[in-house]
Amino acid sequence: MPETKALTIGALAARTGLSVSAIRFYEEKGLVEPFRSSGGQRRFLRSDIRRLSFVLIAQQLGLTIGEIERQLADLPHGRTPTQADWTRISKAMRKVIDARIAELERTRDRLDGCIGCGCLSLKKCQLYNPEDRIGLKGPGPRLVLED
Amino acid sequence: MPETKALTIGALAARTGLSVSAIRFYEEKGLVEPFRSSGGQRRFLRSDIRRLSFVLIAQQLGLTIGEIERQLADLPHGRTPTQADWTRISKAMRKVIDARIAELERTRDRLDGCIGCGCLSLKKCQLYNPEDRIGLKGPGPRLVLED
DNA sequence: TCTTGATCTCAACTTAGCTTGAGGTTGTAC
DNA sequence: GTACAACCTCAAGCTAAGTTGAGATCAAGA
Repeated sequence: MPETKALTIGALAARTGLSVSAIRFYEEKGLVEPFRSSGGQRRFLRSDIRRLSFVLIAQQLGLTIGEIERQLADLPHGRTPTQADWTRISKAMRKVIDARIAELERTRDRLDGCIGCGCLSLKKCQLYNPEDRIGLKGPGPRLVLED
Repeated sequence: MPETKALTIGALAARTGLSVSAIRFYEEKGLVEPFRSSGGQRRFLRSDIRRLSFVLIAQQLGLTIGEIERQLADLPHGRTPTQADWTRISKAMRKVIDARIAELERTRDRLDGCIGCGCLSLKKCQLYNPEDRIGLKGPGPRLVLED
């Protein structure tokens, strides 16, 4: 049964479109856990193709590696994820998307209120909301759009 | 007329909620162009409060400094931006938001097609679209959501 | 005048998400 | 049995958007 054979990192890269270095990086971050050949080279399961596909999809949604890792944490390495696994994750991602869309729509509505008024003054403009920026983690302004 | 007096960097920081270091950074990036006091300290125009307010708003929309700089490039330093200036920029920003929302809705629709099917295989899944990632600028996967 | 807070410059550090390079080993095809 | 691509580790570099710190100078009130 050739379809159960392990994949080299290069083969996995070819299958996913990721670079070899990115896959190694993801291993470091705990997204995949390859075993090793007798000579020390990485060997991946076929189910890792799916794991990494998920990583790519989740990145398109703007999830950070850490957030993706948390989603994948419950997915067992070594067994092909079940349909229920993906359903659970897909639903979680849908919530993320919905929230992000809602946030953008709110911004758009506020912007509409500003078009033509030229009010961009700190006192009056609803778009500029200093409270939004207070208590942001880390250095400097962060994209509110990112979660 | 006290309202025409120039602002120190600290005063501008207080008015905008930005840090002093961020304002210096923005100057370096060309977003503001303060003149200097006889002793070499920065002096800002009152219109710079608006410029920086705009920077904050645009950042909430996810624009990079470079993109913001391009928007502001046409706005003269030294004269208070007109209502027409802001209207033009506001409309441009609305397009950005609309595009971003549309992109997310597309992703959501594709995700809906996947919920329950557990199909995350490279061959079949509509969510995973390798072509989307080809030719992305810079190193590694980028958020498709960002522009 | 003196002192003190605000400012100055310049360099180094931060986080995320990787890439690139150096120098060395593995595995496989001929 | 040897060549050579693919793999290994580890360190350093990259971009964005700033922050932090050192050491020096400016400005303004008492």
